[in-house]
Amino acid sequence: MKSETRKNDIIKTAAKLFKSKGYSAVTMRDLATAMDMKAASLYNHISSKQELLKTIVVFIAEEFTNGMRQIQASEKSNIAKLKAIVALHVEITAKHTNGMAALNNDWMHLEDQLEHYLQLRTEYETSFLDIIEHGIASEEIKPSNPEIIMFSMLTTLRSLYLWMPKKGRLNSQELSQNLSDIMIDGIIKS
Amino acid sequence: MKSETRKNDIIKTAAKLFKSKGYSAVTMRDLATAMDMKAASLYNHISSKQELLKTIVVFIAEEFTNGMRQIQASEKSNIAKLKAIVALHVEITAKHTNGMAALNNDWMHLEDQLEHYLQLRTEYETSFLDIIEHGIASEEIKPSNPEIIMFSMLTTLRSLYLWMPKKGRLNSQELSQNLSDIMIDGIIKS
DNA sequence: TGTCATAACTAACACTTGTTAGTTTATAGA
DNA sequence: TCTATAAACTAACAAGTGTTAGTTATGACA
Repeated sequence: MKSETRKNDIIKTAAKLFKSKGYSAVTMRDLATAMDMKAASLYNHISSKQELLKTIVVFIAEEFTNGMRQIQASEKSNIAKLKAIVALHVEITAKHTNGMAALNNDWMHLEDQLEHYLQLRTEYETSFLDIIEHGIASEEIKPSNPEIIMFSMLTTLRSLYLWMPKKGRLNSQELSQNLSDIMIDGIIKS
Repeated sequence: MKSETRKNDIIKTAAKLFKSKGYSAVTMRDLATAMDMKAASLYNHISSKQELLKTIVVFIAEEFTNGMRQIQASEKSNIAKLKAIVALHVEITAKHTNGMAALNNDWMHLEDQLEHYLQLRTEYETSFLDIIEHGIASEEIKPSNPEIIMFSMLTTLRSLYLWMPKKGRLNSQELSQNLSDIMIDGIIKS
């Protein structure tokens, strides 16, 4: 049986390289060098460069989708749901810091799985927007433009991978709390 | 004299392509096709692919730096300075929507100009953080973690290019106002 | 009309790309 | 010890890369 851990190492290394240069700029020879082997040897473990991207992106995207479904099905208030989304992003980003780069920046290079990815993404954003709109209707949230609220929160959360590595000392719970405070309560001292 | 407008068209088209696929994935033949000519003909107007990236990225980065210097030198309150930063991003993004993609995602492919770019970027972030820290000291801003505040605002502002094209109907002033409201005052109805 | 610059073209270059074929080495179980 | 398998290797391919050289068509102006 081929070693699954070896394949996993390759995927992790690929994710790290994709983060630093982007999918297109990373060559199989780059990846091989980082793994301390020759490019051809990679194909004992994986079937193509595209498979690497697909594995990374689709796996994480599905984790987000599952998390969002749970949140939406829960009985929390809408504000509490937003806080749960923040925690979801912090948690997944902590687990897949490098992979988040590909998810954010290289999804357009997916081939077979592009449509599937876009479907997951649309579902996620629709749910997010839905929670905000319900929050406005129930007067938990100010009657601002819901799309701008979502855009503002989501882009911050999507960029966490760039920034969390530098802040390793903050644990996940503290970071979630801080982010929720800032994004939900604002920064102004009133 | 070679037509500057032709060169400008090429740069604009390059920025559009860079936005959709990233610098590395765009070939000179892609660019030529989009310009309705052959790849070799591009070199009557530009000297290299790298020059395209450099022109796009450095030009916009310098615009940000200049804007930030003006804001910092102004006599506004710190909250007003933050609002001015929001307006700066909205304004520059409206003017260089496609170029913002390269600025955000492809700066690492700069060669000669990488160091210069990083210098501008560091200066910008230092100023941003400085304003937040002064705002906290003067009790305009809640005593939250200033780096998280900057991260949250800056990533939202840097991602505007992805989202503004879909919201063409909002004019710049309205958008700046909405963003400032959400990021500074928060979204919760108290 | 002849001259010259602009801006397009074709053809080709040297190099890099992802990937395949075929081979060798090391290790674990019979 | 023999055998099977995993996992590395060398060598090479066909296609694609950025870029250069040399040529041609167009139009402005003396």
